[in-house]
Amino acid sequence: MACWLLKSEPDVFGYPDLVRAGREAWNGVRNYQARNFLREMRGGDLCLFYHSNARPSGVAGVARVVRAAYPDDLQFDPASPYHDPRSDPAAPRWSMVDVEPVAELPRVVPLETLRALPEWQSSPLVCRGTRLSVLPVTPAQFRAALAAGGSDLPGLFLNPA
DNA sequence: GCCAACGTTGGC
DNA sequence: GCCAACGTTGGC
Repeated sequence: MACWLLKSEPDVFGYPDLVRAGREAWNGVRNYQARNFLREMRGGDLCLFYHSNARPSGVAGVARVVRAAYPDDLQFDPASPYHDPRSDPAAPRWSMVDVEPVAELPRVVPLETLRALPEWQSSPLVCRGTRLSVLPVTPAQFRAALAAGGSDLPGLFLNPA
């Protein structure tokens, strides 16, 4: 099982929205590197749900992938801001996955806190200028983030490093 | 294939 | 709201 981080602006779609929805298609990703990560996701993978453009920005909860990558329908919707007229329906350019909520963290883990964790030093998230909205995280990073957020999720989610 | 212009992301 | 960083576009 792999671990990931998904960014979303809480003003648009925050972790509480995912809880309310119960399940959501993670669509609208229009960056090739992020798309490639989406395509690597498998059912059961866990994701840190990161609030960007927030006060403070940080990890708000945990989500689980419940459906692996399939074509993002918005790319073929002319009314959508995510419409991509150059995408070929026979070979869709953009993908999405479905995710469901697992648990909200008792405390949001701000970016500043992540930066201070030894496990996160190597993550693209803490590098300035990184705009990736989907990125892999290591099990150690995942556990460290949960611990910083006061989560008591059973450790059986993840094998010790 | 280069590269300048432009748009977007996202922290602050 | 500012602006640095970066990806994409399109002229040549």
